[in-house]
Amino acid sequence: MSLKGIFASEAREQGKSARTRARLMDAAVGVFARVGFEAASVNEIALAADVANGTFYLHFKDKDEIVSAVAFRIAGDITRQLDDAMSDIDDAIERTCFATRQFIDIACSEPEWGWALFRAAWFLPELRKRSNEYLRADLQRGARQGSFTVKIDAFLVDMFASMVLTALFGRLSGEADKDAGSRVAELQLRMLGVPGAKAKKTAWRKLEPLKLKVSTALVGLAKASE
Amino acid sequence: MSLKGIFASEAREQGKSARTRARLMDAAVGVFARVGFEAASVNEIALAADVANGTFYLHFKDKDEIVSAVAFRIAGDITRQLDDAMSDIDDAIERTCFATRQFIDIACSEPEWGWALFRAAWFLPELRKRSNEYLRADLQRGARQGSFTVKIDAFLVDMFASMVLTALFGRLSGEADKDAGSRVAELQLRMLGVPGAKAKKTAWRKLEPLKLKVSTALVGLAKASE
Amino acid sequence: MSLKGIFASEAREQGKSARTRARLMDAAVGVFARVGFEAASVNEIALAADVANGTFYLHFKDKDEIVSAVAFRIAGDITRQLDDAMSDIDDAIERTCFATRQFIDIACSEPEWGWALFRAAWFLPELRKRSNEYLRADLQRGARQGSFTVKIDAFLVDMFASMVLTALFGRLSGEADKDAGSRVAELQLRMLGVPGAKAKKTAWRKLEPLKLKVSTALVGLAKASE
Amino acid sequence: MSLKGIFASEAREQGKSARTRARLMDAAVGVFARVGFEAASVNEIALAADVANGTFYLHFKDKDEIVSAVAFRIAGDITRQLDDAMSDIDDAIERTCFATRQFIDIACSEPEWGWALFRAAWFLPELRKRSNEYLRADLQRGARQGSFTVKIDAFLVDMFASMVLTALFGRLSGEADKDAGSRVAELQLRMLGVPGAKAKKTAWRKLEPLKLKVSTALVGLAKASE
DNA sequence: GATGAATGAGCTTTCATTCAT
DNA sequence: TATGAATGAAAGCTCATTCAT
Repeated sequence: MSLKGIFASEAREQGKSARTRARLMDAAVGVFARVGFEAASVNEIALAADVANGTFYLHFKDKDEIVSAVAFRIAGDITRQLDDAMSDIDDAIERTCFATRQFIDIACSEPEWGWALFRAAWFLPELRKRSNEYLRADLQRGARQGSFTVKIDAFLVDMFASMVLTALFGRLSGEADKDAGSRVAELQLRMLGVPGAKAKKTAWRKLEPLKLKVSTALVGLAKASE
Repeated sequence: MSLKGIFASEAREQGKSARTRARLMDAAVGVFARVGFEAASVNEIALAADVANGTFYLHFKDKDEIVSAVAFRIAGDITRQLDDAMSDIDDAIERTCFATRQFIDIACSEPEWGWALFRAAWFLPELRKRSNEYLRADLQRGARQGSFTVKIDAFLVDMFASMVLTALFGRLSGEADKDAGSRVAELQLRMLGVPGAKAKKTAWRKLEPLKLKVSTALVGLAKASE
Repeated sequence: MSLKGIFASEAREQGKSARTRARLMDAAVGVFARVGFEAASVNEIALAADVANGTFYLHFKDKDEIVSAVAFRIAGDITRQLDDAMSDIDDAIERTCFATRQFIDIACSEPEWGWALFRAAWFLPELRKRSNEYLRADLQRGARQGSFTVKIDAFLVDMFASMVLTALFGRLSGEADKDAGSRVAELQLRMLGVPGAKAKKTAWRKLEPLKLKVSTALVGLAKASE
Repeated sequence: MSLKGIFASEAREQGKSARTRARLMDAAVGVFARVGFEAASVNEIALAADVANGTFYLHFKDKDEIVSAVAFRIAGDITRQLDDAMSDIDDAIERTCFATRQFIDIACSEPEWGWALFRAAWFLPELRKRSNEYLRADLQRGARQGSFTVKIDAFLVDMFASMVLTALFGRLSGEADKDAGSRVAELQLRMLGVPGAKAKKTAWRKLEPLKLKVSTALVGLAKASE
């Protein structure tokens, strides 16, 4: 099943207002993916959502607000799903590998979301900051477990995150193939000080692909973050 | 000496037209650095260059063209300078380290150029592609010399480049300190398979800072690429 | 007792519809006073009245209609009250003095009403016309009594009215002090031909302040005038 | 000769920019007179001036700016002309009479200007303030000369000004006839304490009508006041 | 080459009004 | 009656681009 209009479909059972808001967010994802945040116009989003332009402002204060809403919503959904899936993994090497690979896979499973997310990462410092906290937790866990031999700080986390995003970009743009997740995960482990053999083994182990699931639970959160 | 207006100063001995073009490019660098490419307006650039807005179009077809011209020019200058400075270094480990560290230092020595370059990297795929060729050459040299144990291809080069840019961003935004160059170089070497001790030693060795020198040689090239 | 919401409180014993209408009018007075008629938005009025914006149109055909309703209502209430209070005064000099001074006092006692009234005077020619009829009656009485030596016609009445409004404006804006009523009354009497000494004596005599009382009697009238 | 487009005609010998600016101001006067300042739209002004809407913003920052420019320009022109014409009149009674009557005549000779001025008086406190200074000077002169027996202060000046404006309104709206100037002047003199006979004689004396003359000298002044 | 006024499409945003519920 | 989401026209303003001088 395609995820096109997923916000709308999950809002089907909610009020009319929620449905329109969802339609706008769905439309916005598409527009953002296509032209980026800066070039996206409110009119275009409204048109894509098949509502009058004035309607947009009933649901969002301005363009920035829908950018935030969409980006935090997507990031939140993916993060939460990953977090759930990793709850029973203790080893930091496994965790970072898993997170990197699955994140890329999920984000690529719905390319528009992937693009929106990629663009948001550079556009919304707050989003990057928040996402990095998850990464940092696992990286520090690895340091505690003695697996990683480099200093874990904001700089390292940024470096780690940029590698993930670059791999995501490669996948989305078609330059990189399906291996991208494993390749970047292996490179990350090496960078962190994991021996090459171990890095390779962990990074290339077969992985059950996750299916992006979207919840309504984070709507409030997304709203709060605007 | 400050580099403000360096295009103009080097064009002093050329024709009036070349000088005006140079003034526009100098002005554009400043505007791009301040507000980014999308938000930069032609009027603002012309104003900053102290020429009439109509004059802009005598020298550049449209806004995109000056973006390219400026970005390729800056990237070209830095690349060429680095290339020159590295001409007598044979060892790939030394070369990659040197290039990463000096690139960051140079780009930060003139923050406006640094920002313009950083932004251009995401804006102009062609620029990224061209710059990556230089990186690839050294990485492949390392593979041939047996120093690097990972596969060198476009994906790896992208990863390598994204680390450099992320470090540059950290420096420009003030989040990272002066060590950024050494830190990222060390991480890169580890990633490439260089043993940790060796990586650390090479990446942190004291380095003579380069002074950004700008040439007119690439103007034609920049034009050709538009 | 504050007059805030006075329309609503007097409508308490009427039907629900009448109460909602009253709430809207109360809210409108506040909004008009704050931002003027043109800048007042229906949404803002409805919000202030705590009803849905659609509800507005069940009670008023459009924005102009509530402007009229409010203005005529306020003007009518004040006029009627003044009329009552003056029913036993025969002398025209006393009457005009009394009316001018008390009108200003009353309108200032509830500044929001005062502002709304002031603005309405320029906005609704019909309102001015109707109010002027009261003034004219007293001015003609003065002519009959031989107190005023100028010709009483529309022009003179307009002049007389504009002086009252200007004094009201001064009071509301804080530029004029409590004496404004007496001062303008004295000037008016001089203008009408009353000897200076007599004018001064009458205009400055101590006056029992009136308390604004609002009735529902004019609602129908207000409606009719729309 | 009609004064339609007088800004434009006087700018005929200036640069293109000045001519366009003049065209916009001419157009604005007409629009303001017709619908008032608030309801006037920039598009409508531009359309009336037969220029593109974007052109408007080359000459005025926003709507407020052209309102100021037009109002101060008109007020300045009339004031200066009156001032010149009155330079050899010493007697305050004569001066106030002359100013009131001629002001009304001039403002009515070009009704659009008159309306714009009338509306501006309520819209631009600064304009009122500045104009009142002229009135005050003559009123104080009258007090010094022993002609006026009332206290001259801001309140009195406001009252005086409101009478002039009300008379102007009467003339412009067609409610008052040609006598309006004399009538209001007579009323003003009475109000100020001038004996009725003297007031009548002065106010109704035959007067050579002034022809509105527009100068370019005040353009700078108008600009400065924006 | 250089100027800078002019253009007009297109953007964000507001708001009176309608209408399905 | 009441609701409140939706509408769409119209406002203010920006800006890449053109063109007469």
